[in-house]
Amino acid sequence: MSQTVDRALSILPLLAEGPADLGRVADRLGVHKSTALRLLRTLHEHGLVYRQSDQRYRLGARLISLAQEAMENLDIREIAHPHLVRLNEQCGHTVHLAVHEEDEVLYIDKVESRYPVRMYSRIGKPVAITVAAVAKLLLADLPEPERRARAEQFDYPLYTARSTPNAPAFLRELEKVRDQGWATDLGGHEESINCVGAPIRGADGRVAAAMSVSAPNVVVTADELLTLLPLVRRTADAISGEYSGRTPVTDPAHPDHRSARTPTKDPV
Amino acid sequence: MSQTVDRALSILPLLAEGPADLGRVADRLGVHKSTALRLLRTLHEHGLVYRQSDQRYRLGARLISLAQEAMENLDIREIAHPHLVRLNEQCGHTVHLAVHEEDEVLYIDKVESRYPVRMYSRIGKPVAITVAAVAKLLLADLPEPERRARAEQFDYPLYTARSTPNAPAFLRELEKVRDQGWATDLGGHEESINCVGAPIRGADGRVAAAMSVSAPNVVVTADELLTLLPLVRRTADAISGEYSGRTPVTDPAHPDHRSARTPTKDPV
DNA sequence: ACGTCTGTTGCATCTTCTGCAACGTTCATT
DNA sequence: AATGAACGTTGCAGAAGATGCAACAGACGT
Repeated sequence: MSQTVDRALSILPLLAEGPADLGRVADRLGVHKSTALRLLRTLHEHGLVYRQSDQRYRLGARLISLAQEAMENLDIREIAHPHLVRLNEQCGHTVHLAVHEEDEVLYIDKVESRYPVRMYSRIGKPVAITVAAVAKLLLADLPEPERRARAEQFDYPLYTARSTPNAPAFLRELEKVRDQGWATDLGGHEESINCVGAPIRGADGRVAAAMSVSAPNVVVTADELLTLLPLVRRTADAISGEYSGRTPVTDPAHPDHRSARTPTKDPV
Repeated sequence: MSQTVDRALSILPLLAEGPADLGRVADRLGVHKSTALRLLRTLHEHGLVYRQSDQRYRLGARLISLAQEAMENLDIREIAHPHLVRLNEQCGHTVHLAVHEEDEVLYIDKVESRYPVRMYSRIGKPVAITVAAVAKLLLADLPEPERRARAEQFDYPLYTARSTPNAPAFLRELEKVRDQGWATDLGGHEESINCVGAPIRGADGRVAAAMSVSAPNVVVTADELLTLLPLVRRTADAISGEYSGRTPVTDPAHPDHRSARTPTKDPV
């Protein structure tokens, strides 16, 4: 809507690919160098972009701290965290929490597996939207026309032989997930990794987040993982209850559950 | 430098305080509602801002994934991580890695304590710049005039009785840190928490990052923590060596050490 | 010492952003 | 049920600010 801002913001994903110099940025934006310079300077003043010693630009630290604050504003995260930890204590596997926003699904919390062999993942990373259990859960809740629209604009990369191959298959899978109230990813992303997930619902009954337990084949088989399903669902339901119930949030700052984790003020 | 972009970017820290509606944003920016609307729309298109169901705006998920990518581009982080883990295995305490950028010092990696009593901190959170051991290490390396300039524009919040009280004291402390090549924070931020840190240097000999070990009083006394100093310094030096040495980075994508942690492609 | 490459500045032009005022909705009030 | 307020949204004319150009400066390698 605003050309200047639009151009400036386009620089960010560009730099996310790696550091770039002025000329490169100008080229990619399709503008004159002097224009790119001014945009970069503005981004720099706000700390979103950093100029490293070789003069090239890369994403700045302010971006990281902003993202940090963004996550701390997510109520679901605060509420869910202790439940995720407890679940991890019970089963020992990696536990993820994810939300859906625009056309991304991303992990917003994670409790590491206590087994030596762990899967790789990172908070903030967008998930493989066509195969991940949490993605299926979140998309399955969308109204039918939107679900269809989304499904059709996705790519369907074949990570493994068991990846969802195309839109019709994906829509069928969503239908199934919607009916049964839980989802799996059995080697659809990484051959050797399986997940079981369940939805977390808000007060309006819509799916607000999704959680999953993941474990590599070498630790437990898919069948063994599936025996955890009741536990996962109970946990998800517990979070749903707390999230949709009278959330004890005194709005602007949430001193209650925040102080629960950090006894004094603004923690290190 | 560019007014429009400047205004748009000012919205981000504003929303970091918590969700806000259009009127509020316009007020805080000092512009007309329609102007604010256009800016927000542009931010929205880029996913940096999200519109929640009550129509209020908050920071968007794209911000989180961008920050993620920003961190993954930091070579020091990749290199340091295994060393941090090893140090944690040896001493059991919380290990932090921090860098300095513009006027912030922030944690970019962390390995959790293996003791039940843990300190609270989070990757991406700016540190208390006047007291944290890592902050002292990073600032101590700046050229004298800049150090002085920075020191004078800081606030000196008295977190505890042992917090650095003012600029002269801080400058003296930096001098000391610079000479001895390591730093501490003994209850300067949280009464009961102590830290010991050491600098990580790049090929040019300048301090590129800093690491520290933190532990609460109830686990080990300050004196006991100080006995870890040689270990911490050895670790920092090992990282320095690897970082300043011939870093095996085939630039654009870093397939080498990335693939070391994730056997196949783009992990979950 | 020369040439090339990259970043930087000042300026005139014109695109694009801004604020206004009017409209459409939604929600609370009477 | 009707009225009013508050908020978000749109089109438009004027004005302010962004753009590209061309010329300069500085670094680097030859």
